[in-house]
Amino acid sequence: MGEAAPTPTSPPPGTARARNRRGEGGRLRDDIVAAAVELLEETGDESSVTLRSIARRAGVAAPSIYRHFADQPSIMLAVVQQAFAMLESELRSALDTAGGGARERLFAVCGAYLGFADKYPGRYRTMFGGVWMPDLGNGSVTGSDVSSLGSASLALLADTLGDCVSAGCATSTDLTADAVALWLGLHGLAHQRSATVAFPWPPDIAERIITTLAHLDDA
Amino acid sequence: MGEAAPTPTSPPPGTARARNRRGEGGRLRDDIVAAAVELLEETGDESSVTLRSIARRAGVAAPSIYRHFADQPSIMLAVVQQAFAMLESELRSALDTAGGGARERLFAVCGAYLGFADKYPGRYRTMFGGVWMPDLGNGSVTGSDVSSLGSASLALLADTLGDCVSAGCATSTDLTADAVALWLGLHGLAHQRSATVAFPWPPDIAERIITTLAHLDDA
DNA sequence: TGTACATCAGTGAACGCGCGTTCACTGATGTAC
DNA sequence: TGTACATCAGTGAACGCGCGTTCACTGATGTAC
Repeated sequence: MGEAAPTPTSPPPGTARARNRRGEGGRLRDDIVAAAVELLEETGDESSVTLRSIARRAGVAAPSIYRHFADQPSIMLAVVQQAFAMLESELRSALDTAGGGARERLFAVCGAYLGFADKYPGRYRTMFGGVWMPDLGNGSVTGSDVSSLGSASLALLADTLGDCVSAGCATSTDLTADAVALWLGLHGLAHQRSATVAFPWPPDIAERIITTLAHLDDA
Repeated sequence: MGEAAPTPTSPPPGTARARNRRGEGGRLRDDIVAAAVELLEETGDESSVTLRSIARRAGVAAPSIYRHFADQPSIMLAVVQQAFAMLESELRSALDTAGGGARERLFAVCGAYLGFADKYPGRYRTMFGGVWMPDLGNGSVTGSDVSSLGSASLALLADTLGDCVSAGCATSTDLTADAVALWLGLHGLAHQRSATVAFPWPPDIAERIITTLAHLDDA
């Protein structure tokens, strides 16, 4: 009495995990990635997403991770791949729900891009921070895993910009280069917003960047 | 013979340091910052710039650092402050050596900005990566150390853009907002170049971004 | 239907390492008398 | 000019910690006969 009886077998921070059934071991893989994402977004700091902290969050012993990932960088690669897939999906669904005007569709895609970075700043910085790339060549993460990561989203942006040009509401002499320039402007804003605590952003900064870099006609 | 005689007292990686004289202990402070910068640029990875690795590189015992810095984040703050001062100085000297035309001067400043990020990618990413900011409030690094860090360089860019408007070679309805937009475009390109290994950049991407975001007249 | 066995998912203990930080110290250098 | 002393710059050993990784293992689950 007086002291609470300790329960030494229950994992203190995370929830206890029910063991998966025979053919379903792969579920832990998804839980590991989800745990890594949680830690990344909560702390905002990549260096606190360690193999052991992931295991704790997933409610699992640290060695269990090795059944599913070769090492810690492989987990981060999975996080980044998933995040790029999410980004592409969000851009695509923004396009799908946008109105028919080319200009509106371009704003919808750009807005979805900026919204993604706002919602998931930890992942956004990790996707483009390059911090997880130096391990290339060392181990299990190869260059080909990485090289094509953002290209689908960039192509989607380029297509939408191309529709504006076709519709006559934007001008471009080099669609690829202008799409890259537009993306870089979005990226500059998205990245800086995801990295700094406070900055006196002009209220119309996003529209200003999009309108200018897309060479949109003044409406 | 056969085996080289070990020299156990000499520091293996860094050079042995001569001890400073009485009033000159402050020199070590500069050496510590320089060692941190070297490690940052060589590894490209902030997490390998540890207090102990800095001490090794500076040729000094780890506790010696505490004579000059309260903790490791304080060293990174000094690195970042020095880097922002360097950036401002490079922008300013680019302006000083540029020709008299407003347009040329704007391109000189923007080119110097991009050149800085190319020359010092590790520092550039650290300056804007925000990774060293979560420690705010914890310890010795305060918000006021940080908040005004890039403002001088941004003001310099805004002034140069303003000169273009005054000279009639650029248009702007809101100079502050347009300067921020131009900076964000530069930052997007600079950051992405400093972070990715290879990307198929359009060759004229820098000119394209600058010309567009500065609303320069076609020459 | 029962039973032996292989497989599968995950564990517990242990390792060596580098880290940040502390403590009492050393020994050279300048200063007061 | 000499000497005791305070100061200053930096050290060496040690601490506890969390990390990534290894190893042999456990015990539930499905399968073959």
